Amino acid sequence: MSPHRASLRERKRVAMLEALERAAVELAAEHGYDHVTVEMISEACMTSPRTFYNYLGSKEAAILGPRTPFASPEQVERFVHERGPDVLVDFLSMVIDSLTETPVDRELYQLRQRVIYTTPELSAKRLAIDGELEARYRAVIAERFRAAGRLEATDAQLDDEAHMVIALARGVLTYTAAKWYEPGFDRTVRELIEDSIELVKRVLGDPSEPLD
Amino acid sequence: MSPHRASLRERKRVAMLEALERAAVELAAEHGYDHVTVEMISEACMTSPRTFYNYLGSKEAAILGPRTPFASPEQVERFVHERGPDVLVDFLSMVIDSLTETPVDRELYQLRQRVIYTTPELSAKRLAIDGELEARYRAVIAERFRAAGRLEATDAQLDDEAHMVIALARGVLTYTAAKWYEPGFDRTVRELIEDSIELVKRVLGDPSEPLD
DNA sequence: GCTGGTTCGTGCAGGGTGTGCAGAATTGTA
DNA sequence: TACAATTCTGCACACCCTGCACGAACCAGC
Repeated sequence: MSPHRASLRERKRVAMLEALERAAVELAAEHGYDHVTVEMISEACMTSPRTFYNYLGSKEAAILGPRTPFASPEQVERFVHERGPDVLVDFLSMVIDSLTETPVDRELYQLRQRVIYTTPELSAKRLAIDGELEARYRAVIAERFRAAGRLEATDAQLDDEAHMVIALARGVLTYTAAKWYEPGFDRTVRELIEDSIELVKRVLGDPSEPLD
Repeated sequence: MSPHRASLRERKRVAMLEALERAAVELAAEHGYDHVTVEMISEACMTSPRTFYNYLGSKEAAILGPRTPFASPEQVERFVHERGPDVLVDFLSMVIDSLTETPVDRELYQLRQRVIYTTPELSAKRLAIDGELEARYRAVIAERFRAAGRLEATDAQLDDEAHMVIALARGVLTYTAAKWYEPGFDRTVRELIEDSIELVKRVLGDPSEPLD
């Protein structure tokens, strides 16, 4: 990125940040979130609690790690003006792209997941974060409808429809994420997505079980 | 419920609980959630902070109010063994029934909603609660599939399908709730639900825009 | 290298939430 | 009324988090 090698300051900063996050996650995995204090974490990294707060802001943040990224403005732009045959597929493509952009430390990630999953308070927080992202994406989808010249519908209707797309995408993504982290995973994300879209259609549109 | 009129203790208890919740919500609506302390709330009800905690357990709980109820065992039982043509419709009926069983103080409810909506921390918490309910309902739906003798599918597949139903229901319910609280609401819940199911089908299954 | 300026880590004081405990106050009952 | 059971309350405490100010570490220019 930068022509010069990162300064000592910068390198120390990154190292400390990583150390604190890792210590937080590992301690929580071992003793349970509630039984880990900020003092313990900072002590493990040979620094002061005050510094911990300067870096992470809260105990929660240390465990949850960096916020899941929103699609970049370029990705959003492309999605909005795209004219694929299926909104859901295009939307999922965008989200998956933005999610797989930055590589993750798989081991730490999985440890995080375990801690989060076994701590109601943290599961709660993550659900909330997802919810926020959904709200933002919802606006993006409605924007795409508008860009496509859907003039027969009111803004409210388009927003409702966007909401449905989000709800569907949510199902697909949860399904996909679950599969992705299963032990013997050996397929591409896109295959998984196609599968789960099929699943949605089956749930909803199975012609052998018509509505009413 | 009980043959005798509630005792003085019981009546005072209920009165205090309501007073504390109302005070919490009203103070938060006026000054903002962060600027209201437990001390303020308890003082407004002429009691001690310690008592507040005995009643509510946390400041959050006071604002959020009673947890949204899960369907009763009987309702769940009925749903599981029902053989309606459409799982989604049956499921939504059950949820709506359980939700509309206990009448709510509409005014306080709306004030709550406003406070929650304008406080990220509280929105987060509510999303989380919804998420928990969804997880439990998901198991119920999978149970129904099993009871219906869906032997061609594995447990995992049924669970995935249940997940999709939840995702869809989520969309429908959000849509419905939004409409329900719009000013000039003059239709039945069931009409709304039918509308939004139509919407889902349109989003997903519009034959004029086939997949691929 | 030395030095001055800047950034960053740290201790301290303090406000807020939430909990265990034990005694005081209130209610139910004989 | 007097006794028993329940509930309220004050107190001490642990923990989370923040503002502030001082001192240490780092960087840049000489």
